[in-house]
Amino acid sequence: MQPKLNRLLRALAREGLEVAYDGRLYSVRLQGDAHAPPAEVLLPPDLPVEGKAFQQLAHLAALRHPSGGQVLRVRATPDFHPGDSGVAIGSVLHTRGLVVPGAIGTDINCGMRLHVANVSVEAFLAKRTAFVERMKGHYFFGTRDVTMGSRASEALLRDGVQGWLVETLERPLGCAGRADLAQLDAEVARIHLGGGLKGHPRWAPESFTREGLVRDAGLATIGGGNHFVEVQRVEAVEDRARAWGWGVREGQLAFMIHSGSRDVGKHVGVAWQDRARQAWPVGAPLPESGILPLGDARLVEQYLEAEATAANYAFLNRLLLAELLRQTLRELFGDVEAPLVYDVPHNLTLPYEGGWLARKGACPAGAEQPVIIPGSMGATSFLMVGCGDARALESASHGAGRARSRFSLSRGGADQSEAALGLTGVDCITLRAERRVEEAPAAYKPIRPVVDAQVEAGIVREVARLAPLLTFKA
DNA sequence: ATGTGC
Repeated sequence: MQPKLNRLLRALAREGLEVAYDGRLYSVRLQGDAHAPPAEVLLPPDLPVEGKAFQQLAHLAALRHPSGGQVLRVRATPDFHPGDSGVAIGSVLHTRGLVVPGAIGTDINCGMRLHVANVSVEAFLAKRTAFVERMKGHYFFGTRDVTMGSRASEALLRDGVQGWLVETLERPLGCAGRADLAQLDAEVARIHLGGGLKGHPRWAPESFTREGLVRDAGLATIGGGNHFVEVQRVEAVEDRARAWGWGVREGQLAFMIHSGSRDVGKHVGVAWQDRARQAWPVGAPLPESGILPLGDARLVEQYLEAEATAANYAFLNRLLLAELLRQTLRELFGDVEAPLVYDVPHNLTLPYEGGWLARKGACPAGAEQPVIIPGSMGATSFLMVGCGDARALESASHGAGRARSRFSLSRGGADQSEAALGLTGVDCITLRAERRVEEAPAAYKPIRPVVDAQVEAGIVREVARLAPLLTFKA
């Protein structure tokens, strides 16, 4: 074991955590709480970890509901780090009889989407300036207001992108023409869960559905933080047969989208974290972690429907971002084909083994499923395939993990030179210079050890690597 | 994560 980690774990033991390890798999539990399952995390060698993240993990595992709901297992991904709501980013939570709104938070159905395109890298780079100008002209600065009719919006919120498409085929709108809609219809099969869960418009913000229009809610915008749109090059293919089957070839141009449910997820997440507080049984001691589960069956059902509503919105948000990018390529390069490889959520509660599995910043990694692990700005991204590892709760990391807070980099007196931030050679278009600093490569851990640890543990296998050419951040 | 914080 690494000396630094050893010191950290000793400190955690003094703070009331039982700590054990077996190879690279570490487990923690609150001392004296024999009923709680241990919380496990796989750690790559020589990467910084924060004690607070371990604390959050142990408290999550210790959670139970007075009505009998329980936590069955907690597992964290190798990129886990402390989260604001008391739940570490990278936590995977298996429960029965309870769900935890704070274990998803506000970034509901944050996820990844990958397309490849039959434009050569050379041709693309030759028109880079024109491409950037067109991109600035619409969604990524939020200047393009995407609206839709009441039937399409209601169908979207109830059923996801398939419902939206059915209504949209009757009344084409805004950014999509009829020919494009036929392709979108064919691509629904490449969206995890078919791009839809059972939701209901009643959970969307009131302003969102007013006058039967969906507007001013950030539809087809990237969002902040680690979210991005990136043009990439497939720099290496490791599993040729699988990559071929997925339409991915070495040297291809590709684009990747990391975005979520924007204001709709925030609305649902905030409302339900409050609701969980209100619904906590009178007289029952509050968990010291501040993490509050829902245990009443009816409330659980309602929360999941609200979460699904925001998730449906996120699926469409990523779809529209991709559609705008695909159209921009067509404007510049003619009849471009840019098929979807896969779209996968990494912030969602889903049914699992008779209970629920909440992934907070963790990518589903079921057997044979495409897994998309983005690198941070300037870093390689990975297309992998899941191995269905039950010990890891069929989950992989959703990135490299943040190493430094936004504040510590932007205003914490850090060296803001290009070299110190790791920005040398990075081509990034942002709305504000501040973003480049907050999300600079120096803000994140290296992705390679995080990926390697998961390959060695049998959680995922590598299919292809993608190198960034041009990154857009809000 | 969030038209935002430290």
